[in-house]
Amino acid sequence: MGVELSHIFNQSKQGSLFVNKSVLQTNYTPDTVPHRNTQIEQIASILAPSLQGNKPSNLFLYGKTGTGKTLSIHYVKNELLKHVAKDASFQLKITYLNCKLRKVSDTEYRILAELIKKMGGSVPATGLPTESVYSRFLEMLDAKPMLMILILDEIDYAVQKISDSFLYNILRLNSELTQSQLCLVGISNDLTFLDNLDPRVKSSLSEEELVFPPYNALQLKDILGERADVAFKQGSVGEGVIAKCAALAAREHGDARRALDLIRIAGELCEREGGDSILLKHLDHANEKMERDKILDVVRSEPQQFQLVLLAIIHLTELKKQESVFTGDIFQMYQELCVKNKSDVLTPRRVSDIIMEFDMLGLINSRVVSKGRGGRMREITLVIPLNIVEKAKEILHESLLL
DNA sequence: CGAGATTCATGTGAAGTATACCTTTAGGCTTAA
DNA sequence: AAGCCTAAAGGTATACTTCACATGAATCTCGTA
Repeated sequence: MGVELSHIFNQSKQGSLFVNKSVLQTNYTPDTVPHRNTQIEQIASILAPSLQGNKPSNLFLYGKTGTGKTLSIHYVKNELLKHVAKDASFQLKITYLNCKLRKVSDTEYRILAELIKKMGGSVPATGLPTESVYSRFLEMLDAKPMLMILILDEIDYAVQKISDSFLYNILRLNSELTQSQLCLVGISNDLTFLDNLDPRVKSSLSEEELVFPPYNALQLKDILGERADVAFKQGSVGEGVIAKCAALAAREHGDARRALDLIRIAGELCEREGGDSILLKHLDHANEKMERDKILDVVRSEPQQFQLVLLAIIHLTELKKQESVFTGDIFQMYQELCVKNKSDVLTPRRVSDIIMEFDMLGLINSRVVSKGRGGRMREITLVIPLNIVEKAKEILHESLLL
Protein backbone atom coordinates (compact mmCIF):
# COMPACT_ATOMS: atom_id res chain seq x y z
CA MET A 1 0.00 0.00 0.00
CA GLY A 2 0.97 3.57 -0.36
CA VAL A 3 2.49 3.32 -3.79
CA GLU A 4 1.69 6.48 -5.65
CA LEU A 5 -0.04 5.44 -8.83
CA SER A 6 -2.07 8.44 -9.72
CA HIS A 7 0.52 9.77 -12.14
CA ILE A 8 0.17 6.61 -14.16
CA PHE A 9 -3.58 6.78 -14.20
CA ASN A 10 -3.64 10.46 -14.95
CA GLN A 11 -1.17 10.15 -17.70
CA SER A 12 -3.03 7.41 -19.37
CA LYS A 13 -6.22 9.36 -19.03
CA GLN A 14 -4.85 12.52 -20.54
CA GLY A 15 -2.89 10.95 -23.26
CA SER A 16 -5.53 8.49 -24.26
CA LEU A 17 -5.51 7.99 -27.95
CA PHE A 18 -8.56 5.86 -27.78
CA VAL A 19 -12.07 7.15 -27.95
CA ASN A 20 -13.66 3.77 -28.21
CA LYS A 21 -11.25 0.93 -28.06
CA SER A 22 -13.88 -1.77 -28.16
CA VAL A 23 -14.42 -1.45 -31.90
CA LEU A 24 -10.95 -2.84 -32.40
CA GLN A 25 -11.48 -5.78 -30.10
CA THR A 26 -11.98 -9.12 -31.74
CA ASN A 27 -15.40 -9.81 -30.32
CA TYR A 28 -16.85 -6.60 -31.65
CA THR A 29 -19.53 -6.91 -34.31
CA PRO A 30 -19.80 -3.78 -36.39
CA ASP A 31 -23.06 -2.54 -37.89
CA THR A 32 -21.73 -2.94 -41.36
CA VAL A 33 -19.40 -5.50 -42.79
CA PRO A 34 -17.58 -3.94 -45.70
CA HIS A 35 -16.71 -6.03 -48.74
CA ARG A 36 -18.71 -8.97 -47.60
CA ASN A 37 -22.10 -8.03 -48.93
CA THR A 38 -22.37 -10.84 -51.40
CA GLN A 39 -21.43 -13.44 -48.84
CA ILE A 40 -23.79 -12.02 -46.28
CA GLU A 41 -26.63 -11.92 -48.75
CA GLN A 42 -25.99 -15.48 -49.72
CA ILE A 43 -25.88 -16.66 -46.15
CA ALA A 44 -29.03 -14.73 -45.44
CA SER A 45 -30.91 -16.22 -48.35
CA ILE A 46 -29.81 -19.69 -47.41
CA LEU A 47 -30.85 -19.26 -43.82
CA ALA A 48 -33.97 -17.23 -44.54
CA PRO A 49 -36.37 -20.20 -44.48
CA SER A 50 -35.73 -20.36 -40.76
CA LEU A 51 -37.95 -17.32 -40.30
CA GLN A 52 -40.88 -19.36 -41.58
CA GLY A 53 -39.93 -22.21 -39.35
CA ASN A 54 -38.52 -24.31 -42.13
CA LYS A 55 -35.19 -25.92 -41.79
CA PRO A 56 -32.61 -24.24 -43.99
CA SER A 57 -30.00 -26.27 -45.80
CA ASN A 58 -26.92 -27.09 -43.85
CA LEU A 59 -24.20 -24.66 -44.70
CA PHE A 60 -20.48 -24.87 -44.92
CA LEU A 61 -18.30 -21.78 -44.84
CA TYR A 62 -14.72 -21.87 -45.86
CA GLY A 63 -12.05 -19.20 -45.71
CA LYS A 64 -8.77 -18.37 -44.09
CA THR A 65 -8.70 -16.84 -40.63
CA GLY A 66 -9.74 -13.23 -40.49
CA THR A 67 -11.65 -13.21 -43.73
CA GLY A 68 -14.87 -12.30 -42.02
CA LYS A 69 -16.53 -15.68 -41.77
CA THR A 70 -17.35 -15.43 -38.14
CA LEU A 71 -18.27 -11.80 -38.48
CA SER A 72 -20.64 -12.41 -41.36
CA ILE A 73 -22.40 -15.27 -39.72
CA HIS A 74 -22.82 -13.26 -36.56
CA TYR A 75 -24.21 -10.41 -38.55
CA VAL A 76 -26.75 -12.61 -40.26
CA LYS A 77 -27.53 -14.21 -36.95
CA ASN A 78 -28.39 -10.88 -35.38
CA GLU A 79 -30.48 -9.81 -38.33
CA LEU A 80 -32.38 -13.06 -38.30
CA LEU A 81 -33.10 -12.72 -34.63
CA LYS A 82 -34.35 -9.20 -35.24
CA HIS A 83 -36.77 -10.32 -37.90
CA VAL A 84 -38.16 -13.35 -36.24
CA ALA A 85 -41.84 -12.96 -35.54
CA LYS A 86 -42.72 -12.44 -31.93
CA ASP A 87 -45.80 -14.59 -32.11
CA ALA A 88 -44.25 -17.40 -34.04
CA SER A 89 -45.36 -20.89 -33.24
CA PHE A 90 -41.78 -21.94 -32.85
CA GLN A 91 -38.64 -20.57 -31.35
CA LEU A 92 -35.62 -19.65 -33.39
CA LYS A 93 -32.42 -20.35 -31.60
CA ILE A 94 -28.98 -19.68 -32.99
CA THR A 95 -26.02 -21.01 -31.12
CA TYR A 96 -22.43 -20.28 -31.92
CA LEU A 97 -19.61 -22.44 -30.69
CA ASN A 98 -15.93 -22.37 -31.40
CA CYS A 99 -14.57 -25.89 -31.36
CA LYS A 100 -11.01 -24.87 -30.87
CA LEU A 101 -11.13 -23.63 -27.31
CA ARG A 102 -8.86 -25.97 -25.46
CA LYS A 103 -10.31 -27.57 -22.38
CA VAL A 104 -13.71 -26.15 -23.22
CA SER A 105 -14.71 -27.79 -26.41
CA ASP A 106 -12.06 -30.11 -27.68
CA THR A 107 -13.80 -33.40 -27.15
CA GLU A 108 -17.18 -34.64 -28.25
CA TYR A 109 -18.35 -34.73 -24.69
CA ARG A 110 -17.22 -31.22 -23.90
CA ILE A 111 -18.75 -29.74 -27.02
CA LEU A 112 -22.10 -31.19 -26.15
CA ALA A 113 -21.74 -30.08 -22.56
CA GLU A 114 -20.98 -26.59 -23.78
CA LEU A 115 -24.01 -26.57 -26.05
CA ILE A 116 -26.25 -27.67 -23.24
CA LYS A 117 -24.81 -24.99 -21.02
CA LYS A 118 -25.54 -22.39 -23.66
CA MET A 119 -29.11 -23.55 -23.74
CA GLY A 120 -29.40 -23.04 -20.04
CA GLY A 121 -28.89 -26.59 -18.89
CA SER A 122 -25.94 -28.08 -17.14
CA VAL A 123 -23.98 -31.28 -17.26
CA PRO A 124 -21.18 -32.51 -15.06
CA ALA A 125 -17.67 -32.19 -16.37
CA THR A 126 -17.22 -35.91 -16.44
CA GLY A 127 -18.89 -39.12 -15.44
CA LEU A 128 -21.78 -39.22 -17.85
CA PRO A 129 -21.87 -41.52 -20.85
CA THR A 130 -21.54 -39.46 -23.98
CA GLU A 131 -24.65 -41.16 -25.20
CA SER A 132 -26.71 -39.81 -22.35
CA VAL A 133 -25.34 -36.32 -22.93
CA TYR A 134 -26.67 -36.65 -26.43
CA SER A 135 -30.08 -37.60 -25.22
CA ARG A 136 -30.09 -34.77 -22.74
CA PHE A 137 -29.26 -32.40 -25.55
CA LEU A 138 -31.97 -33.97 -27.62
CA GLU A 139 -34.47 -33.54 -24.84
CA MET A 140 -33.68 -29.88 -24.40
CA LEU A 141 -33.99 -29.31 -28.12
CA ASP A 142 -37.22 -31.11 -28.38
CA ALA A 143 -38.77 -29.67 -25.24
CA LYS A 144 -40.69 -27.16 -27.32
CA PRO A 145 -40.94 -26.47 -31.03
CA MET A 146 -37.70 -24.91 -31.94
CA LEU A 147 -35.54 -24.24 -34.92
CA MET A 148 -31.95 -24.46 -33.92
CA ILE A 149 -29.18 -23.15 -36.07
CA LEU A 150 -25.97 -24.53 -34.74
CA ILE A 151 -22.85 -22.73 -35.83
CA LEU A 152 -19.66 -24.69 -35.30
CA ASP A 153 -16.60 -22.58 -35.86
CA GLU A 154 -13.23 -24.22 -36.54
CA ILE A 155 -15.09 -27.40 -37.17
CA ASP A 156 -12.08 -28.96 -38.83
CA TYR A 157 -10.36 -28.87 -35.51
CA ALA A 158 -13.13 -30.81 -33.84
CA VAL A 159 -13.21 -33.44 -36.53
CA GLN A 160 -9.48 -33.89 -36.45
CA LYS A 161 -9.50 -34.22 -32.70
CA ILE A 162 -12.56 -36.42 -32.44
CA SER A 163 -13.29 -38.01 -35.84
CA ASP A 164 -16.13 -37.36 -38.19
CA SER A 165 -18.47 -39.68 -36.39
CA PHE A 166 -19.12 -36.68 -34.21
CA LEU A 167 -20.55 -34.72 -37.10
CA TYR A 168 -22.46 -37.74 -38.18
CA ASN A 169 -24.05 -37.98 -34.77
CA ILE A 170 -25.01 -34.33 -34.79
CA LEU A 171 -26.51 -34.56 -38.24
CA ARG A 172 -28.34 -37.69 -37.25
CA LEU A 173 -30.00 -35.87 -34.38
CA ASN A 174 -32.41 -34.32 -36.83
CA SER A 175 -34.11 -37.60 -37.50
CA GLU A 176 -34.73 -38.10 -33.82
CA LEU A 177 -36.31 -34.75 -33.24
CA THR A 178 -40.07 -34.64 -33.34
CA GLN A 179 -40.98 -31.01 -32.75
CA SER A 180 -37.72 -29.24 -33.43
CA GLN A 181 -35.28 -29.00 -36.24
CA LEU A 182 -31.56 -28.59 -36.33
CA CYS A 183 -29.57 -26.81 -38.97
CA LEU A 184 -25.82 -27.00 -38.97
CA VAL A 185 -23.45 -24.30 -40.10
CA GLY A 186 -19.86 -25.42 -40.23
CA ILE A 187 -16.98 -23.02 -40.47
CA SER A 188 -13.50 -24.10 -41.36
CA ASN A 189 -10.34 -22.54 -42.61
CA ASP A 190 -9.08 -25.73 -44.08
CA LEU A 191 -10.82 -26.71 -47.28
CA THR A 192 -9.08 -30.02 -47.64
CA PHE A 193 -10.93 -30.94 -44.49
CA LEU A 194 -14.01 -31.73 -46.55
CA ASP A 195 -12.17 -34.29 -48.61
CA ASN A 196 -11.30 -36.62 -45.76
CA LEU A 197 -14.84 -36.72 -44.53
CA ASP A 198 -17.25 -39.57 -44.60
CA PRO A 199 -19.13 -39.04 -47.87
CA ARG A 200 -22.49 -39.10 -46.13
CA VAL A 201 -21.41 -36.46 -43.67
CA LYS A 202 -19.79 -34.46 -46.40
CA SER A 203 -22.81 -34.26 -48.63
CA SER A 204 -25.07 -33.55 -45.72
CA LEU A 205 -22.92 -30.83 -44.24
CA SER A 206 -22.19 -29.06 -47.45
CA GLU A 207 -25.65 -28.85 -48.89
CA GLU A 208 -24.63 -25.27 -49.41
CA GLU A 209 -21.08 -24.08 -49.62
CA LEU A 210 -19.61 -20.65 -49.49
CA VAL A 211 -16.06 -19.50 -49.88
CA PHE A 212 -14.65 -16.39 -48.28
CA PRO A 213 -11.77 -15.02 -50.29
CA PRO A 214 -9.04 -13.17 -48.42
CA TYR A 215 -9.28 -9.42 -48.23
CA ASN A 216 -6.80 -7.60 -50.38
CA ALA A 217 -4.76 -4.69 -49.11
CA LEU A 218 -7.22 -2.08 -50.36
CA GLN A 219 -10.17 -3.69 -48.68
CA LEU A 220 -8.21 -4.08 -45.50
CA LYS A 221 -7.35 -0.43 -45.66
CA ASP A 222 -11.02 0.37 -45.94
CA ILE A 223 -11.96 -1.74 -43.00
CA LEU A 224 -9.15 -0.47 -40.86
CA GLY A 225 -9.84 3.11 -41.74
CA GLU A 226 -13.46 2.81 -40.86
CA ARG A 227 -12.82 1.29 -37.50
CA ALA A 228 -9.86 3.46 -36.69
CA ASP A 229 -11.99 6.55 -37.23
CA VAL A 230 -14.26 5.44 -34.47
CA ALA A 231 -11.63 3.98 -32.21
CA PHE A 232 -9.04 6.70 -32.11
CA LYS A 233 -9.03 10.41 -31.45
CA GLN A 234 -8.86 12.39 -34.59
CA GLY A 235 -5.41 12.90 -35.95
CA SER A 236 -3.79 10.38 -33.72
CA VAL A 237 -3.04 7.91 -36.45
CA GLY A 238 0.20 8.75 -38.18
CA GLU A 239 0.86 9.02 -41.86
CA GLY A 240 0.76 5.73 -43.71
CA VAL A 241 0.08 3.69 -40.62
CA ILE A 242 -3.20 2.34 -41.87
CA ALA A 243 -1.69 1.47 -45.20
CA LYS A 244 1.27 -0.29 -43.63
CA CYS A 245 -0.98 -2.18 -41.31
CA ALA A 246 -3.17 -3.28 -44.19
CA ALA A 247 -0.13 -4.33 -46.15
CA LEU A 248 1.23 -6.37 -43.28
CA ALA A 249 -2.04 -8.18 -42.86
CA ALA A 250 -2.55 -8.67 -46.57
CA ARG A 251 0.72 -10.48 -46.62
CA GLU A 252 -0.67 -12.80 -43.97
CA HIS A 253 -3.42 -14.10 -46.25
CA GLY A 254 -5.60 -11.05 -45.74
CA ASP A 255 -6.28 -11.59 -42.10
CA ALA A 256 -8.43 -8.66 -41.00
CA ARG A 257 -8.53 -9.73 -37.40
CA ARG A 258 -4.80 -9.61 -37.27
CA ALA A 259 -4.77 -6.17 -38.80
CA LEU A 260 -7.18 -4.89 -36.19
CA ASP A 261 -5.23 -6.43 -33.35
CA LEU A 262 -2.12 -4.96 -34.79
CA ILE A 263 -3.35 -1.42 -34.83
CA ARG A 264 -4.95 -1.71 -31.44
CA ILE A 265 -1.77 -2.96 -29.85
CA ALA A 266 0.22 -0.33 -31.69
CA GLY A 267 -2.13 2.19 -30.14
CA GLU A 268 -1.65 0.75 -26.70
CA LEU A 269 2.11 0.78 -27.07
CA CYS A 270 2.07 4.33 -28.27
CA GLU A 271 -0.14 5.37 -25.42
CA ARG A 272 2.11 3.75 -22.88
CA GLU A 273 5.00 5.68 -24.32
CA GLY A 274 3.04 8.85 -23.94
CA GLY A 275 3.06 9.53 -27.66
CA ASP A 276 0.12 11.29 -29.18
CA SER A 277 0.04 9.67 -32.56
CA ILE A 278 0.67 6.18 -33.76
CA LEU A 279 3.74 5.82 -35.89
CA LEU A 280 5.14 3.10 -38.06
CA LYS A 281 7.59 2.01 -35.40
CA HIS A 282 4.71 1.25 -33.09
CA LEU A 283 3.33 -1.06 -35.69
CA ASP A 284 6.58 -2.94 -35.85
CA HIS A 285 6.70 -3.28 -32.11
CA ALA A 286 3.12 -4.41 -32.05
CA ASN A 287 3.88 -7.02 -34.65
CA GLU A 288 6.62 -8.48 -32.50
CA LYS A 289 4.59 -8.29 -29.35
CA MET A 290 1.68 -10.14 -30.89
CA GLU A 291 3.82 -12.95 -32.03
CA ARG A 292 5.49 -13.16 -28.64
CA ASP A 293 2.29 -13.08 -26.63
CA LYS A 294 0.64 -15.69 -28.73
CA ILE A 295 3.42 -18.17 -28.23
CA LEU A 296 4.01 -17.38 -24.58
CA ASP A 297 0.35 -17.78 -23.77
CA VAL A 298 0.41 -21.24 -25.21
CA VAL A 299 3.58 -22.09 -23.32
CA ARG A 300 2.18 -20.77 -20.09
CA SER A 301 -1.10 -22.62 -20.27
CA GLU A 302 0.39 -25.98 -21.04
CA PRO A 303 0.08 -28.74 -18.40
CA GLN A 304 3.17 -29.64 -16.42
CA GLN A 305 4.20 -32.70 -18.36
CA PHE A 306 3.84 -30.83 -21.62
CA GLN A 307 6.01 -28.07 -20.26
CA LEU A 308 8.68 -30.53 -19.30
CA VAL A 309 8.74 -31.98 -22.77
CA LEU A 310 8.87 -28.55 -24.30
CA LEU A 311 11.70 -27.51 -22.04
CA ALA A 312 13.56 -30.64 -23.00
CA ILE A 313 13.19 -29.73 -26.64
CA ILE A 314 14.39 -26.20 -26.01
CA HIS A 315 17.39 -27.26 -23.96
CA LEU A 316 18.38 -29.80 -26.50
CA THR A 317 18.04 -27.44 -29.40
CA GLU A 318 20.34 -25.01 -27.63
CA LEU A 319 22.78 -27.67 -26.58
CA LYS A 320 23.27 -29.12 -30.00
CA LYS A 321 24.12 -26.32 -32.26
CA GLN A 322 22.19 -27.90 -35.05
CA GLU A 323 18.69 -27.10 -36.13
CA SER A 324 16.89 -30.30 -35.40
CA VAL A 325 16.75 -32.85 -32.60
CA PHE A 326 15.40 -36.38 -32.39
CA THR A 327 12.86 -38.17 -30.29
CA GLY A 328 15.29 -40.34 -28.36
CA ASP A 329 17.41 -37.43 -27.18
CA ILE A 330 14.32 -35.51 -26.21
CA PHE A 331 13.06 -38.36 -24.13
CA GLN A 332 16.37 -38.66 -22.32
CA MET A 333 16.53 -34.99 -21.57
CA TYR A 334 12.93 -35.08 -20.53
CA GLN A 335 13.65 -37.85 -18.05
CA GLU A 336 16.44 -35.84 -16.49
CA LEU A 337 14.18 -32.86 -16.15
CA CYS A 338 11.51 -34.97 -14.54
CA VAL A 339 13.94 -36.17 -11.93
CA LYS A 340 15.05 -32.61 -11.22
CA ASN A 341 11.45 -31.51 -11.02
CA LYS A 342 10.48 -34.50 -8.88
CA SER A 343 7.63 -35.38 -11.18
CA ASP A 344 6.62 -38.66 -12.70
CA VAL A 345 8.20 -39.81 -15.92
CA LEU A 346 5.79 -40.62 -18.69
CA THR A 347 6.35 -43.41 -21.19
CA PRO A 348 7.98 -42.74 -24.53
CA ARG A 349 4.66 -43.57 -26.11
CA ARG A 350 2.93 -40.72 -24.34
CA VAL A 351 5.79 -38.31 -24.91
CA SER A 352 5.51 -39.09 -28.57
CA ASP A 353 1.89 -38.03 -28.51
CA ILE A 354 2.77 -34.89 -26.61
CA ILE A 355 5.33 -34.01 -29.23
CA MET A 356 2.65 -34.49 -31.84
CA GLU A 357 0.43 -32.06 -30.01
CA PHE A 358 3.16 -29.45 -29.99
CA ASP A 359 3.39 -29.96 -33.70
CA MET A 360 -0.30 -29.24 -34.03
CA LEU A 361 0.05 -26.18 -31.87
CA GLY A 362 2.72 -24.95 -34.20
CA LEU A 363 5.46 -24.66 -31.59
CA ILE A 364 7.56 -27.19 -33.42
CA ASN A 365 7.83 -28.79 -36.81
CA SER A 366 8.22 -32.50 -36.86
CA ARG A 367 8.50 -35.14 -39.50
CA VAL A 368 9.32 -38.78 -39.41
CA VAL A 369 12.66 -39.62 -40.91
CA SER A 370 14.32 -42.94 -41.33
CA LYS A 371 18.03 -43.13 -40.76
CA GLY A 372 18.37 -46.55 -42.18
CA ARG A 373 20.07 -48.76 -39.67
CA GLY A 374 20.05 -45.85 -37.32
CA GLY A 375 16.35 -46.40 -36.89
CA ARG A 376 13.29 -44.33 -37.48
CA MET A 377 12.40 -41.26 -35.51
CA ARG A 378 10.94 -37.80 -35.57
CA GLU A 379 13.09 -34.94 -36.59
CA ILE A 380 11.99 -31.97 -34.57
CA THR A 381 12.64 -28.31 -35.15
CA LEU A 382 11.67 -25.56 -32.80
CA VAL A 383 9.81 -22.81 -34.61
CA ILE A 384 9.78 -20.33 -31.75
CA PRO A 385 11.94 -17.34 -32.67
CA LEU A 386 15.16 -17.09 -30.70
CA ASN A 387 14.35 -13.96 -28.76
CA ILE A 388 11.14 -15.53 -27.55
CA VAL A 389 12.75 -18.78 -26.57
CA GLU A 390 14.56 -17.03 -23.73
CA LYS A 391 11.35 -15.67 -22.33
CA ALA A 392 9.64 -19.01 -22.80
CA LYS A 393 12.42 -20.66 -20.84
CA GLU A 394 11.91 -18.24 -17.99
CA ILE A 395 8.25 -19.04 -17.87
CA LEU A 396 8.89 -22.73 -17.92
CA HIS A 397 11.52 -22.56 -15.19
CA GLU A 398 9.21 -20.52 -13.07
CA SER A 399 6.25 -22.79 -13.30
CA LEU A 400 8.32 -25.92 -12.98
CA LEU A 401 10.27 -24.96 -9.85
CA LEU A 402 13.56 -25.81 -11.45
C1' DC B 1 28.11 -55.14 -58.17
C1' DG B 2 23.36 -55.27 -57.12
C1' DA B 3 19.03 -57.41 -55.43
C1' DG B 4 17.06 -58.74 -51.53
C1' DA B 5 17.28 -59.61 -46.48
C1' DT B 6 18.32 -57.49 -42.13
C1' DT B 7 18.25 -54.13 -38.65
C1' DC B 8 17.68 -50.31 -35.77
C1' DA B 9 14.95 -46.95 -33.00
C1' DT B 10 11.02 -45.51 -32.93
C1' DG B 11 6.13 -44.68 -35.06
C1' DT B 12 1.50 -46.15 -34.32
C1' DG B 13 -2.80 -48.54 -33.17
C1' DA B 14 -5.48 -51.14 -29.85
C1' DA B 15 -6.48 -52.49 -25.55
C1' DG B 16 -5.89 -52.04 -20.72
C1' DT B 17 -5.32 -49.31 -16.15
C1' DA B 18 -5.77 -45.57 -12.73
C1' DT B 19 -8.15 -41.74 -11.25
C1' DA B 20 -11.63 -38.57 -10.60
C1' DC B 21 -16.12 -37.83 -10.91
C1' DC B 22 -21.27 -38.80 -11.84
C1' DT B 23 -25.93 -41.18 -11.07
C1' DT B 24 -28.67 -44.51 -8.91
C1' DT B 25 -30.17 -47.12 -5.24
C1' DA B 26 -30.84 -48.99 -0.87
C1' DG B 27 -30.59 -48.49 3.84
C1' DG B 28 -30.78 -45.83 7.90
C1' DC B 29 -32.09 -41.90 10.25
C1' DT B 30 -35.12 -37.92 11.11
C1' DT B 31 -39.38 -35.74 11.17
C1' DA B 32 -44.20 -34.80 11.34
C1' DA B 33 -48.54 -36.43 11.88
C1' DA C 1 -45.23 -43.23 6.74
C1' DA C 2 -42.88 -39.80 4.25
C1' DG C 3 -38.74 -37.33 3.53
C1' DC C 4 -33.93 -36.71 3.65
C1' DC C 5 -29.07 -37.99 3.93
C1' DT C 6 -25.28 -41.16 3.18
C1' DA C 7 -22.57 -44.72 1.42
C1' DA C 8 -21.95 -48.23 -1.73
C1' DA C 9 -22.44 -49.87 -6.38
C1' DG C 10 -22.03 -49.30 -11.03
C1' DG C 11 -20.71 -46.41 -14.80
C1' DT C 12 -17.89 -42.92 -17.73
C1' DA C 13 -14.15 -39.68 -19.63
C1' DT C 14 -9.56 -38.70 -19.62
C1' DA C 15 -4.70 -39.25 -19.23
C1' DC C 16 -1.60 -42.49 -19.33
C1' DT C 17 0.62 -47.36 -19.88
C1' DT C 18 1.40 -51.82 -22.08
C1' DC C 19 1.84 -54.65 -25.84
C1' DA C 20 2.46 -55.80 -30.46
C1' DC C 21 3.21 -54.83 -34.87
C1' DA C 22 4.56 -51.50 -38.73
C1' DT C 23 8.15 -48.62 -41.07
C1' DG C 24 11.76 -47.31 -44.24
C1' DA C 25 16.23 -46.53 -45.64
C1' DA C 26 21.26 -47.52 -44.44
C1' DT C 27 23.78 -51.63 -44.15
C1' DC C 28 24.79 -56.37 -44.74
C1' DT C 29 24.74 -60.84 -47.37
C1' DC C 30 25.49 -63.50 -50.92
C1' DG C 31 24.94 -65.01 -55.62
C1' DT C 32 26.59 -63.62 -59.88
C1' DA C 33 29.13 -61.29 -63.57
